[in-house]
Amino acid sequence: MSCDQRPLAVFLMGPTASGKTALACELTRWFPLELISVDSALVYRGLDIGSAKPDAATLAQFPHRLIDIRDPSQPYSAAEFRHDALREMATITAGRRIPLLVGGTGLYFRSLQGGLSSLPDADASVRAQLAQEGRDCGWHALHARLENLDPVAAARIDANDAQRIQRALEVIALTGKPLSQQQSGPTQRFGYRVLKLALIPSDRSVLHARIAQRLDAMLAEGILDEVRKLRARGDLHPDLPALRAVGYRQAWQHLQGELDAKEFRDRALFATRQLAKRQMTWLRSELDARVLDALDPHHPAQAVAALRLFVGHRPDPSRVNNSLPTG
RNA sequence: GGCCAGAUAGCUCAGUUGGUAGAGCAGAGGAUUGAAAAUCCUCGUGUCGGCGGUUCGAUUCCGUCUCUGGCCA
Repeated sequence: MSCDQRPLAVFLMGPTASGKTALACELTRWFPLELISVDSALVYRGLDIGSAKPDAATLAQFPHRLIDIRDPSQPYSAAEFRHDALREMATITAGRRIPLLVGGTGLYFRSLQGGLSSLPDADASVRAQLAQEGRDCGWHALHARLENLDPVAAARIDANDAQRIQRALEVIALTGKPLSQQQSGPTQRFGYRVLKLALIPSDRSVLHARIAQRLDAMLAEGILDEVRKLRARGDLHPDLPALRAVGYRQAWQHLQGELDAKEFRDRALFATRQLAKRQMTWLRSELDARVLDALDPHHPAQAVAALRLFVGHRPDPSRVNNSLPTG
């Protein structure tokens, strides 16, 4: 029993190829859940095969919100995700159902729950200007400038981290105030009581094998044709966030003639493993998450049990799926 | 069979005018506030192919053997 009156929400987090989608779909059979995707690549229309987006049949049966909401030419952001996710969560809650947020983008989960300071959105012209200066003068020079304007931020940001130097200078240009002064805002309590599930494979080598298997499946399904279509549009370029995604960046380079077929596969494989590793680094800092071993065949039953306790009532018997133990 | 070039970290290689070696990639750990599947930081002992020889000391020089390329028969 809890006196916490906040509505419920479930987070299902895990690295790529850990089986999040299958588990999320399974859980919807047992509980009054509605799915929200927490994935910075699935938001883009036309990035299907290479992003391991659930297929049309799966999405028809198990609708996911925040998938295919963006054209690849239009960058998405953590702040937009937070806004969109809160809106969807409110809608689901209003319908007396529980949002299940499933995905692998650690920053999106953290921004959603922890909130973001009120900072200006990205400004394309300011960024273009700073990028040009970075190329002309070198990023160390811009880092030195940041040291004058915002020593606190400069101390936190490595002199080689062009992306963060650019953002810090962008915020100063847009607001006239140091980034570090604006980041220390009071964080208000999240509006939902959250159950966090972290789906993590206990054996890294098995994850690596799954990643390789899935990459070969993507190649067979035509990831290159998918990227050819994107290239054929003519308005996309490889610096867009959508096309920097794992697999797409390497496919683009291959079609550009910069990588041969073997290098393309190798580099896509490496990039995917590195992504999984970074995703697990995020998860290790989620100290209040219930960890499930993706390699344990009982993990769905364990997830169901955890949900039961959290939701506080037994699942609707008419929805019981016989393939799972009821304990 | 002869000649030549190689053999050094999981992979591709650099290097040591003789004092037991270091890059890139891979891998591991970490950071992460409007690009986050992004961006960045940290981590390098390995019979320097085997066996002999010269030397105070050999991965380095010499001999020999094995293997891999290439060329000539």
